[in-house]
Amino acid sequence: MHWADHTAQTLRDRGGSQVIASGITPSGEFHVGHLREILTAEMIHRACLDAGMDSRYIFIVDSMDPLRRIYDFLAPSYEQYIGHPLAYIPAPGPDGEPDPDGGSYAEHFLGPFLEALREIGVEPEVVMNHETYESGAFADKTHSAIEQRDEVRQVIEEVSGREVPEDWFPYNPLGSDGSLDGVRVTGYEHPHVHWVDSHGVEGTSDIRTGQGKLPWRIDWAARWGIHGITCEPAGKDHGAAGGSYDTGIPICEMLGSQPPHKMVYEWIQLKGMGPMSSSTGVTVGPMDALGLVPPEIMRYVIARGKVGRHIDFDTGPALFQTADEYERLVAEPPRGSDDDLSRRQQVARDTQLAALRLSQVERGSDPADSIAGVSFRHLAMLAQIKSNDDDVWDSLRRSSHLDGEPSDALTGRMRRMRNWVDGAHFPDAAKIVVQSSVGEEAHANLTEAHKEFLSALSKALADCEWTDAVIADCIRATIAEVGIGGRDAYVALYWAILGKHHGPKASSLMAEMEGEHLLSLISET
RNA sequence: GGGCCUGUAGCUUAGUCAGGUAGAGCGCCGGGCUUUUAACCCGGUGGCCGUGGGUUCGAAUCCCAUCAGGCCCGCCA
Repeated sequence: MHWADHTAQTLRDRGGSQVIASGITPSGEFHVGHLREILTAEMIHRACLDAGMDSRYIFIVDSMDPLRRIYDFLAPSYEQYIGHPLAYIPAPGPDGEPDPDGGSYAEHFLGPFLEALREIGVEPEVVMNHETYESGAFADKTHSAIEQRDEVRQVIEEVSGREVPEDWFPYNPLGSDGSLDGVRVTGYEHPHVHWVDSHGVEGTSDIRTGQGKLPWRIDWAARWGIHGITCEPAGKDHGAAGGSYDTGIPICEMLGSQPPHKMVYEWIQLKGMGPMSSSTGVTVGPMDALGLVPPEIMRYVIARGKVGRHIDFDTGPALFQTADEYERLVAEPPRGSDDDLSRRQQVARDTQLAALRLSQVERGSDPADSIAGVSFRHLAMLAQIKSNDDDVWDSLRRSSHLDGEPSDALTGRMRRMRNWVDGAHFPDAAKIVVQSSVGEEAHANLTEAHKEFLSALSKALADCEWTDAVIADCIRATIAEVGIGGRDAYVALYWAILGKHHGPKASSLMAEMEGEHLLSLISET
């Protein structure tokens, strides 16, 4: 059984309606790991829905988290905001300086993030954590945590093996300058926390407002109860023994709620093109990745793997493999009745079908629609030899891959394909490079029969209409005339034009070439 | 120091929880396709299941040890 379906079963046994959650800090750096976080949770949510269960998927934005440091894209002036919640500081402008008209820092990065998620079919209920604080929803849990301060401390020390400082307090107030750093709690009278900040200023925070927040390990445990979260997949940093998941579970119970089903996923990494991307300086953000990779393939990468298994997401040659695999699965979904299959085959069949189902951008849609009738490889070829999209659609109509106007799925695929083909990640081996002159290797591989054919072809092409179809006819006629094997004829052409023994449809390729150059190549032999 | 994940064919991997003769896809090789959408079809090659022990009638699977890679234990998924 697929992990998402299996988790849904486990949650069903827990009973009640499900709330699946993800949480991400909008510090600005949106990376592929976030995609795994989001998709793992969202697929479980879908699996619950598919199983006929009640389920919601919420995305908690850690907007109350403070700015930790000055990232590369931030101006030094952000120094003044370190320690301030991301919801309450200004977004950076294009120059990295705080932009007074740019809205909040958290919102600024959230917008494009949500847009990217929509592209891969994820539309969560968004919860801004700072609003939850402002609404007072954290107040009861906060009070409870403060009351049980020693017990909470004990859990953290025992489970994490870490020593908690003497002046530790399970609530972190905002100081007089709006920073969470360096504020020391001096007393508590429900619902007020008294403090003195790093400037020596004394003040009071009301736990029913956004005047402070819970430390991470408690915040997480508290929100599980507040939102009724039943499952929140977490990265292995949180899932490690003694990590925040392990402290969160008992703390959640101490605060009077049932903790969610623990689930820990391994990391995903973007493996750039061939050589080490660090040395070439080529890196890929997930936004870039989504600009290259069809959304259903992105989902498939997550859906086909196991949660506990490390994923190297390769935007180089392996992308062809992944796309091939996906397309094969769509074209020939595993079939067979239980009677005909071994137990193992049944499991493989069900897992693959589920992976395919969960890879669809739109839940419940036909996987065949995602491919839009054209293979990824074929599109890669067309994107290289046809510079104009309309010519691509024409070509597809002639080859009866397309009827009428291209679908959104197809134009989307084409847009991303062009990004890929034109970018640094596209594998050299897949590049169609027309030779400037016939190379040595090509010469060595051409037989007399080959040369005879090419010579005849160059004459035939000399005054032929320069379209795909006419060129194709011309090639066929020449093959018949010379009496060469069809395979051999094309091999000769590919050697002369590309310096390889195979290639994309020859006539399409030739029609895109300049006639004179083509003739010089094939007559050169 | 403590902990987690992974190691099966050239590559990607299924099978490990409930032990019973190692499955698949890709690649590769051969053949076919009256003749190229890097296609398609058929056949074939290929694995002391990281290593060493143990338990067992029987171990990829359970136990112990060990090696290798990745990672966490600083609020980076």
